[in-house]
Amino acid sequence: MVLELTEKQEAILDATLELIGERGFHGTPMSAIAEKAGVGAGTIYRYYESKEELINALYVREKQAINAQVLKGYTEELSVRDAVGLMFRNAISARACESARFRFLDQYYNSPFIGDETRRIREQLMSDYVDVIERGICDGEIRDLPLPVVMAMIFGPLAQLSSASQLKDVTLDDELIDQALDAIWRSIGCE
Amino acid sequence: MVLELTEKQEAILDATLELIGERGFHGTPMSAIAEKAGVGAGTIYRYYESKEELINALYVREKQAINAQVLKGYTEELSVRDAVGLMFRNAISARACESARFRFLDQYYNSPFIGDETRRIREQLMSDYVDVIERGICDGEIRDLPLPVVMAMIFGPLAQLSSASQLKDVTLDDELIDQALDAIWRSIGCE
DNA sequence: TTCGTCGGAATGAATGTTCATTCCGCTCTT
DNA sequence: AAGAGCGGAATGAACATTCATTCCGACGAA
Repeated sequence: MVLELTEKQEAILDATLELIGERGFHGTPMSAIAEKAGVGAGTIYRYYESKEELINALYVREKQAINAQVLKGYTEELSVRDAVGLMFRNAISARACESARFRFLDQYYNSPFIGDETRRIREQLMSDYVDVIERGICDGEIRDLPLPVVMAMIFGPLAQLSSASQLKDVTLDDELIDQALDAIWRSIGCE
Repeated sequence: MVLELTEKQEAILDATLELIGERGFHGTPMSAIAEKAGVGAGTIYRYYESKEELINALYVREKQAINAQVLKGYTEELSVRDAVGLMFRNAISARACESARFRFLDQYYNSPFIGDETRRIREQLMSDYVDVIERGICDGEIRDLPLPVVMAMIFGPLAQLSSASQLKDVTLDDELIDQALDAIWRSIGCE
Protein backbone atom coordinates (compact mmCIF):
# COMPACT_ATOMS: atom_id res chain seq x y z
CA MET A 1 0.00 0.00 0.00
CA VAL A 2 2.21 2.79 -1.22
CA LEU A 3 0.21 5.95 -1.56
CA GLU A 4 1.56 8.74 -3.66
CA LEU A 5 1.97 11.98 -1.82
CA THR A 6 1.84 15.27 -3.61
CA GLU A 7 4.58 17.79 -3.14
CA LYS A 8 2.33 19.87 -0.97
CA GLN A 9 1.39 16.97 1.23
CA GLU A 10 5.03 16.26 1.84
CA ALA A 11 5.75 19.88 2.61
CA ILE A 12 2.93 19.84 5.11
CA LEU A 13 4.15 16.66 6.76
CA ASP A 14 7.73 17.89 6.85
CA ALA A 15 6.69 21.13 8.47
CA THR A 16 4.55 19.32 10.99
CA LEU A 17 7.35 16.95 11.88
CA GLU A 18 9.79 19.68 12.55
CA LEU A 19 7.49 21.96 14.46
CA ILE A 20 5.96 19.27 16.60
CA GLY A 21 9.34 17.75 17.24
CA GLU A 22 10.48 20.87 18.97
CA ARG A 23 7.34 22.50 20.30
CA GLY A 24 4.93 19.63 20.85
CA PHE A 25 1.37 19.23 19.67
CA HIS A 26 0.25 22.22 21.72
CA GLY A 27 2.89 24.54 20.62
CA THR A 28 2.20 24.14 16.95
CA PRO A 29 -0.93 25.72 15.60
CA MET A 30 -2.13 24.79 12.17
CA SER A 31 -1.33 28.29 11.07
CA ALA A 32 2.32 27.77 11.89
CA ILE A 33 2.37 24.52 9.99
CA ALA A 34 0.79 26.22 7.01
CA GLU A 35 3.29 29.00 7.09
CA LYS A 36 6.31 26.75 7.39
CA ALA A 37 5.01 24.52 4.62
CA GLY A 38 4.39 27.53 2.43
CA VAL A 39 0.71 26.81 1.90
CA GLY A 40 -2.50 28.41 3.00
CA ALA A 41 -4.12 27.27 6.19
CA GLY A 42 -7.14 26.03 4.32
CA THR A 43 -5.05 23.91 1.99
CA ILE A 44 -4.09 21.56 4.76
CA TYR A 45 -7.72 20.64 5.09
CA ARG A 46 -7.84 19.67 1.47
CA TYR A 47 -5.56 16.76 2.39
CA TYR A 48 -6.28 16.03 6.02
CA GLU A 49 -9.64 16.18 7.66
CA SER A 50 -8.35 17.45 10.94
CA LYS A 51 -5.22 18.14 12.88
CA GLU A 52 -5.51 14.77 14.52
CA GLU A 53 -5.64 12.98 11.23
CA LEU A 54 -2.63 14.93 10.09
CA ILE A 55 -0.66 13.81 13.10
CA ASN A 56 -1.64 10.22 12.55
CA ALA A 57 -0.64 10.33 8.91
CA LEU A 58 2.67 11.79 9.93
CA TYR A 59 3.15 9.10 12.54
CA VAL A 60 2.66 6.39 9.98
CA ARG A 61 4.98 8.01 7.47
CA GLU A 62 7.76 8.45 10.00
CA LYS A 63 7.42 5.02 11.46
CA GLN A 64 7.72 3.53 8.01
CA ALA A 65 10.72 5.65 7.15
CA ILE A 66 12.51 4.61 10.29
CA ASN A 67 11.66 1.00 9.68
CA ALA A 68 13.21 1.14 6.27
CA GLN A 69 16.39 2.60 7.70
CA VAL A 70 16.64 0.01 10.43
CA LEU A 71 16.18 -2.87 8.02
CA LYS A 72 18.69 -1.49 5.54
CA GLY A 73 21.13 -4.15 4.49
CA TYR A 74 19.20 -7.00 6.01
CA THR A 75 18.97 -10.25 4.12
CA GLU A 76 17.88 -13.66 5.23
CA GLU A 77 21.38 -14.93 4.64
CA LEU A 78 22.64 -13.12 7.71
CA SER A 79 22.92 -15.10 10.89
CA VAL A 80 20.40 -13.92 13.39
CA ARG A 81 23.13 -12.57 15.57
CA ASP A 82 24.52 -10.51 12.74
CA ALA A 83 21.05 -9.40 11.75
CA VAL A 84 20.29 -8.17 15.20
CA GLY A 85 23.63 -6.40 15.32
CA LEU A 86 22.98 -4.76 11.99
CA MET A 87 19.56 -3.53 12.97
CA PHE A 88 20.79 -2.38 16.33
CA ARG A 89 23.50 -0.27 14.76
CA ASN A 90 21.16 0.99 12.10
CA ALA A 91 18.68 2.01 14.73
CA ILE A 92 21.28 3.83 16.77
CA SER A 93 22.60 5.80 13.87
CA ALA A 94 19.14 6.57 12.55
CA ARG A 95 18.30 7.99 15.91
CA ALA A 96 21.41 10.08 15.91
CA CYS A 97 20.93 11.73 12.55
CA GLU A 98 17.17 11.73 12.36
CA SER A 99 16.57 13.05 15.79
CA ALA A 100 13.59 15.18 14.82
CA ARG A 101 11.80 12.06 13.70
CA PHE A 102 12.49 10.27 16.91
CA ARG A 103 11.59 13.17 19.08
CA PHE A 104 8.27 13.19 17.32
CA LEU A 105 7.75 9.44 17.51
CA ASP A 106 8.74 9.19 21.16
CA GLN A 107 6.42 11.97 22.02
CA TYR A 108 3.49 10.21 20.46
CA TYR A 109 4.27 6.66 21.40
CA ASN A 110 1.94 6.82 24.34
CA SER A 111 -0.28 9.66 23.56
CA PRO A 112 -4.00 9.94 23.28
CA PHE A 113 -3.69 11.28 19.74
CA ILE A 114 -2.61 8.02 18.27
CA GLY A 115 -5.77 6.38 17.07
CA ASP A 116 -6.53 2.67 16.99
CA GLU A 117 -6.00 2.41 13.26
CA THR A 118 -2.56 3.88 13.68
CA ARG A 119 -1.80 1.48 16.51
CA ARG A 120 -2.60 -1.43 14.26
CA ILE A 121 -0.24 -0.16 11.63
CA ARG A 122 2.49 0.16 14.19
CA GLU A 123 2.05 -3.43 15.25
CA GLN A 124 2.18 -4.57 11.69
CA LEU A 125 5.45 -2.75 11.24
CA MET A 126 6.91 -4.60 14.22
CA SER A 127 6.30 -7.93 12.54
CA ASP A 128 9.55 -7.78 10.59
CA TYR A 129 11.50 -7.79 13.80
CA VAL A 130 9.41 -10.52 15.30
CA ASP A 131 10.15 -12.69 12.29
CA VAL A 132 13.88 -12.39 12.71
CA ILE A 133 13.71 -13.26 16.35
CA GLU A 134 11.48 -16.23 15.76
CA ARG A 135 13.89 -17.48 13.19
CA GLY A 136 16.63 -17.18 15.77
CA ILE A 137 14.72 -19.21 18.29
CA CYS A 138 13.79 -21.87 15.74
CA ASP A 139 17.26 -22.65 14.60
CA GLY A 140 18.86 -22.45 17.97
CA GLU A 141 20.78 -19.20 17.81
CA ILE A 142 18.61 -17.68 20.48
CA ARG A 143 17.76 -19.44 23.70
CA ASP A 144 14.26 -20.76 24.02
CA LEU A 145 12.78 -17.87 25.98
CA PRO A 146 9.33 -16.34 25.67
CA LEU A 147 9.23 -13.95 22.75
CA PRO A 148 8.41 -10.91 24.91
CA VAL A 149 11.49 -11.52 27.00
CA VAL A 150 13.74 -11.69 23.97
CA MET A 151 12.14 -8.58 22.49
CA ALA A 152 12.57 -6.77 25.78
CA MET A 153 16.25 -7.71 25.99
CA ILE A 154 16.92 -6.24 22.56
CA PHE A 155 14.63 -3.25 22.24
CA GLY A 156 14.79 -2.23 25.86
CA PRO A 157 18.51 -1.51 26.00
CA LEU A 158 18.35 0.02 22.53
CA ALA A 159 15.69 2.50 23.52
CA GLN A 160 17.40 3.24 26.79
CA LEU A 161 20.80 3.88 25.28
CA SER A 162 19.41 6.01 22.52
CA SER A 163 17.47 8.21 24.81
CA ALA A 164 20.41 8.55 27.17
CA SER A 165 22.57 9.70 24.30
CA GLN A 166 19.89 12.15 23.29
CA LEU A 167 20.08 13.65 26.76
CA LYS A 168 23.87 13.87 26.35
CA ASP A 169 24.42 11.44 29.20
CA VAL A 170 26.49 9.10 27.04
CA THR A 171 28.34 9.05 23.79
CA LEU A 172 27.55 6.00 21.77
CA ASP A 173 30.90 5.16 20.27
CA ASP A 174 31.59 1.85 18.56
CA GLU A 175 33.13 0.33 21.62
CA LEU A 176 30.12 1.06 23.78
CA ILE A 177 27.78 -0.32 21.18
CA ASP A 178 29.84 -3.48 20.91
CA GLN A 179 29.75 -3.88 24.65
CA ALA A 180 26.00 -3.45 24.67
CA LEU A 181 25.50 -5.94 21.86
CA ASP A 182 27.77 -8.39 23.59
CA ALA A 183 25.77 -8.02 26.79
CA ILE A 184 22.54 -8.53 24.91
CA TRP A 185 23.87 -11.63 23.30
CA ARG A 186 25.00 -13.09 26.59
CA SER A 187 21.43 -12.73 27.78
CA ILE A 188 19.61 -14.29 24.87
CA GLY A 189 22.17 -16.22 22.87
CA CYS A 190 22.99 -19.90 23.18
CA GLU A 191 26.41 -20.08 24.77
CA MET B 1 13.04 19.13 51.34
CA VAL B 2 9.67 17.70 52.24
CA LEU B 3 7.06 20.29 51.58
CA GLU B 4 3.74 19.99 53.29
CA LEU B 5 0.82 19.93 50.94
CA THR B 6 -2.56 21.15 52.05
CA GLU B 7 -5.59 18.98 51.57
CA LYS B 8 -6.70 21.14 48.70
CA GLN B 9 -3.41 20.92 46.95
CA GLU B 10 -3.55 17.16 47.13
CA ALA B 11 -7.08 17.12 45.82
CA ILE B 12 -5.97 19.23 42.90
CA LEU B 13 -3.01 17.01 42.13
CA ASP B 14 -5.09 13.85 42.44
CA ALA B 15 -7.68 15.20 40.06
CA THR B 16 -5.02 16.28 37.60
CA LEU B 17 -3.34 12.90 37.69
CA GLU B 18 -6.49 11.04 36.94
CA LEU B 19 -7.80 13.33 34.25
CA ILE B 20 -4.54 13.77 32.43
CA GLY B 21 -3.79 10.07 32.73
CA GLU B 22 -6.79 9.27 30.64
CA ARG B 23 -7.41 12.32 28.49
CA GLY B 24 -4.01 13.93 28.07
CA PHE B 25 -2.94 17.49 28.61
CA HIS B 26 -5.25 18.71 25.88
CA GLY B 27 -8.26 16.88 26.98
CA THR B 28 -8.26 18.31 30.46
CA PRO B 29 -9.15 21.94 30.91
CA MET B 30 -8.40 23.59 34.20
CA SER B 31 -12.12 23.85 34.74
CA ALA B 32 -12.43 20.07 34.68
CA ILE B 33 -9.59 19.72 37.16
CA ALA B 34 -11.23 22.26 39.44
CA GLU B 35 -14.53 20.50 39.28
CA LYS B 36 -13.11 17.06 39.96
CA ALA B 37 -11.04 18.41 42.83
CA GLY B 38 -14.08 20.14 44.29
CA VAL B 39 -12.52 23.60 44.28
CA GLY B 40 -13.10 26.79 42.40
CA ALA B 41 -11.22 27.36 39.19
CA GLY B 42 -9.39 30.31 40.66
CA THR B 43 -8.25 28.35 43.67
CA ILE B 44 -5.83 26.32 41.63
CA TYR B 45 -3.99 29.51 40.82
CA ARG B 46 -3.53 30.23 44.47
CA TYR B 47 -1.22 27.22 44.57
CA TYR B 48 0.16 26.92 41.07
CA GLU B 49 1.07 29.79 38.84
CA SER B 50 -0.01 28.10 35.65
CA LYS B 51 -1.17 24.86 34.20
CA GLU B 52 2.37 24.05 33.26
CA GLU B 53 3.62 24.53 36.78
CA LEU B 54 0.83 22.31 38.01
CA ILE B 55 1.92 19.54 35.67
CA ASN B 56 5.49 19.84 36.81
CA ALA B 57 4.54 19.70 40.46
CA LEU B 58 2.49 16.63 39.77
CA TYR B 59 5.33 15.05 37.87
CA VAL B 60 7.67 15.46 40.80
CA ARG B 61 5.14 14.15 43.29
CA GLU B 62 4.41 11.04 41.25
CA LYS B 63 8.02 10.33 40.47
CA GLN B 64 8.83 10.46 44.15
CA ALA B 65 5.95 8.21 45.06
CA ILE B 66 7.00 5.63 42.53
CA ASN B 67 10.59 5.82 43.69
CA ALA B 68 9.55 5.07 47.22
CA GLN B 69 7.62 2.03 46.06
CA VAL B 70 10.47 0.71 43.99
CA LEU B 71 12.94 1.05 46.83
CA LYS B 72 10.63 -0.57 49.35
CA GLY B 73 12.44 -3.25 51.29
CA TYR B 74 15.88 -2.30 50.09
CA THR B 75 18.75 -2.37 52.53
CA GLU B 76 22.46 -2.24 51.97
CA GLU B 77 22.74 -5.75 53.34
CA LEU B 78 21.19 -7.19 50.22
CA SER B 79 23.54 -8.51 47.60
CA VAL B 80 23.40 -6.35 44.52
CA ARG B 81 21.81 -9.14 42.59
CA ASP B 82 19.04 -9.48 45.14
CA ALA B 83 18.65 -5.74 45.34
CA VAL B 84 18.20 -5.43 41.62
CA GLY B 85 15.74 -8.31 41.69
CA LEU B 86 13.78 -6.67 44.48
CA MET B 87 13.57 -3.35 42.74
CA PHE B 88 12.72 -4.97 39.44
CA ARG B 89 9.82 -6.82 40.96
CA ASN B 90 8.71 -3.78 42.92
CA ALA B 91 8.74 -1.74 39.77
CA ILE B 92 6.72 -4.27 37.84
CA SER B 93 4.05 -4.53 40.48
CA ALA B 94 3.93 -0.80 41.01
CA ARG B 95 3.30 -0.39 37.36
CA ALA B 96 0.54 -2.93 37.47
CA CYS B 97 -1.42 -1.41 40.32
CA GLU B 98 -0.57 2.23 39.87
CA SER B 99 -1.18 2.38 36.21
CA ALA B 100 -2.66 5.86 36.26
CA ARG B 101 0.60 7.16 37.65
CA PHE B 102 2.63 5.48 35.00
CA ARG B 103 0.39 6.51 32.19
CA PHE B 104 0.94 10.03 33.34
CA LEU B 105 4.68 9.72 33.82
CA ASP B 106 5.26 7.96 30.51
CA GLN B 107 3.29 10.57 28.74
CA TYR B 108 5.48 13.32 30.07
CA TYR B 109 8.85 11.64 30.07
CA ASN B 110 9.99 13.49 26.99
CA SER B 111 7.55 16.25 26.65
CA PRO B 112 8.05 19.95 26.29
CA PHE B 113 5.99 20.59 29.41
CA ILE B 114 8.58 19.14 31.68
CA GLY B 115 10.84 22.03 32.55
CA ASP B 116 14.54 21.99 33.24
CA GLU B 117 14.10 22.26 36.97
CA THR B 118 11.88 19.21 36.92
CA ARG B 119 14.40 17.35 34.79
CA ARG B 120 17.06 18.01 37.38
CA ILE B 121 14.89 16.63 40.12
CA ARG B 122 14.28 13.53 38.08
CA GLU B 123 17.97 12.95 37.64
CA GLN B 124 18.54 13.37 41.32
CA LEU B 125 15.92 10.73 41.96
CA MET B 126 17.81 8.33 39.73
CA SER B 127 20.89 8.55 41.87
CA ASP B 128 19.66 5.88 44.27
CA TYR B 129 19.70 3.36 41.48
CA VAL B 130 23.06 4.49 40.23
CA ASP B 131 24.50 3.94 43.69
CA VAL B 132 23.38 0.35 43.83
CA ILE B 133 24.83 -0.40 40.44
CA GLU B 134 28.12 1.24 41.25
CA ARG B 135 28.34 -0.80 44.38
CA GLY B 136 27.80 -3.88 42.27
CA ILE B 137 30.59 -2.97 39.93
CA CYS B 138 32.94 -2.10 42.78
CA ASP B 139 32.68 -5.35 44.60
CA GLY B 140 32.67 -7.52 41.56
CA GLU B 141 29.09 -8.69 41.37
CA ILE B 142 28.57 -6.83 38.13
CA ARG B 143 30.96 -7.02 35.20
CA ASP B 144 33.11 -4.01 34.62
CA LEU B 145 31.00 -2.37 31.93
CA PRO B 146 30.30 1.30 31.37
CA LEU B 147 27.57 2.48 33.70
CA PRO B 148 25.20 3.45 30.89
CA VAL B 149 25.37 -0.04 29.46
CA VAL B 150 24.53 -1.63 32.78
CA MET B 151 21.70 0.81 33.33
CA ALA B 152 20.38 0.13 29.87
CA MET B 153 20.43 -3.62 30.44
CA ILE B 154 18.34 -3.28 33.57
CA PHE B 155 15.96 -0.43 32.91
CA GLY B 156 15.52 -1.10 29.24
CA PRO B 157 13.97 -4.54 29.55
CA LEU B 158 11.99 -3.38 32.57
CA ALA B 159 10.39 -0.55 30.71
CA GLN B 160 9.81 -2.66 27.67
CA LEU B 161 8.16 -5.51 29.53
CA SER B 162 6.00 -3.18 31.57
CA SER B 163 4.71 -1.34 28.61
CA ALA B 164 4.08 -4.55 26.72
CA SER B 165 2.00 -5.82 29.60
CA GLN B 166 0.12 -2.56 29.65
CA LEU B 167 -0.81 -3.11 26.04
CA LYS B 168 -1.95 -6.62 26.97
CA ASP B 169 0.72 -8.18 24.81
CA VAL B 170 2.11 -10.22 27.69
CA THR B 171 1.19 -11.39 31.13
CA LEU B 172 3.96 -10.85 33.57
CA ASP B 173 3.73 -13.94 35.73
CA ASP B 174 6.47 -14.92 38.14
CA GLU B 175 8.06 -17.33 35.75
CA LEU B 176 8.41 -14.72 33.05
CA ILE B 177 9.88 -12.24 35.46
CA ASP B 178 12.35 -14.80 36.67
CA GLN B 179 13.37 -15.55 33.13
CA ALA B 180 13.85 -11.87 32.43
CA LEU B 181 15.91 -11.34 35.56
CA ASP B 182 17.98 -14.35 34.73
CA ALA B 183 18.61 -12.99 31.25
CA ILE B 184 19.55 -9.63 32.66
CA TRP B 185 21.98 -11.21 35.03
CA ARG B 186 23.61 -13.24 32.32
CA SER B 187 24.30 -10.01 30.53
CA ILE B 188 25.76 -7.99 33.36
CA GLY B 189 26.73 -10.45 36.07
CA CYS B 190 30.16 -11.95 36.59
CA GLU B 191 30.16 -15.61 35.50
C1' DT C 1 -21.25 35.01 75.70
C1' DT C 2 -22.21 37.97 71.84
C1' DC C 3 -21.06 40.76 68.36
C1' DG C 4 -18.17 43.51 65.29
C1' DT C 5 -14.02 43.68 62.70
C1' DC C 6 -10.49 41.96 59.97
C1' DG C 7 -7.40 39.09 57.02
C1' DG C 8 -6.82 36.07 53.76
C1' DA C 9 -8.65 31.92 51.50
C1' DA C 10 -11.89 30.63 48.04
C1' DT C 11 -14.97 31.43 44.35
C1' DG C 12 -16.62 31.49 39.57
C1' DA C 13 -18.33 34.70 36.15
C1' DA C 14 -16.05 37.60 32.89
C1' DT C 15 -12.14 38.50 29.89
C1' DG C 16 -9.20 38.18 26.17
C1' DT C 17 -6.64 35.15 23.57
C1' DT C 18 -5.60 31.40 20.88
C1' DC C 19 -6.70 28.22 17.59
C1' DA C 20 -9.01 24.68 14.48
C1' DT C 21 -11.91 24.98 10.92
C1' DT C 22 -14.70 27.20 7.27
C1' DC C 23 -15.71 29.89 3.36
C1' DC C 24 -15.43 33.00 -0.28
C1' DG C 25 -13.19 34.76 -3.99
C1' DC C 26 -8.95 34.58 -6.90
C1' DT C 27 -5.98 32.20 -10.27
C1' DC C 28 -4.60 29.03 -13.25
C1' DT C 29 -5.63 25.34 -16.50
C1' DT C 30 -8.08 23.40 -20.18
C1' DA D 1 -15.95 30.10 -19.61
C1' DA D 2 -16.00 26.24 -16.34
C1' DG D 3 -13.87 24.14 -12.83
C1' DA D 4 -10.32 22.62 -9.86
C1' DG D 5 -7.01 24.03 -6.49
C1' DC D 6 -5.51 27.51 -3.26
C1' DG D 7 -4.97 31.18 -0.04
C1' DG D 8 -5.85 33.50 3.95
C1' DA D 9 -9.19 36.44 6.31
C1' DA D 10 -13.21 35.47 9.13
C1' DT D 11 -15.61 32.75 12.52
C1' DG D 12 -16.79 30.83 16.68
C1' DA D 13 -15.71 27.70 20.27
C1' DA D 14 -12.67 26.44 23.84
C1' DC D 15 -9.69 27.70 27.36
C1' DA D 16 -6.27 29.69 30.67
C1' DT D 17 -6.21 33.20 33.66
C1' DT D 18 -7.96 37.24 36.38
C1' DC D 19 -10.27 39.77 39.87
C1' DA D 20 -14.22 41.77 42.27
C1' DT D 21 -16.77 39.65 45.58
C1' DT D 22 -18.08 36.32 49.20
C1' DC D 23 -17.10 33.45 52.94
C1' DC D 24 -15.17 31.96 57.21
C1' DG D 25 -12.69 31.60 61.34
C1' DA D 26 -10.01 34.15 64.74
C1' DC D 27 -9.82 37.58 68.04
C1' DG D 28 -10.87 41.26 71.14
C1' DA D 29 -14.10 44.42 73.29
C1' DA D 30 -18.15 44.93 75.94
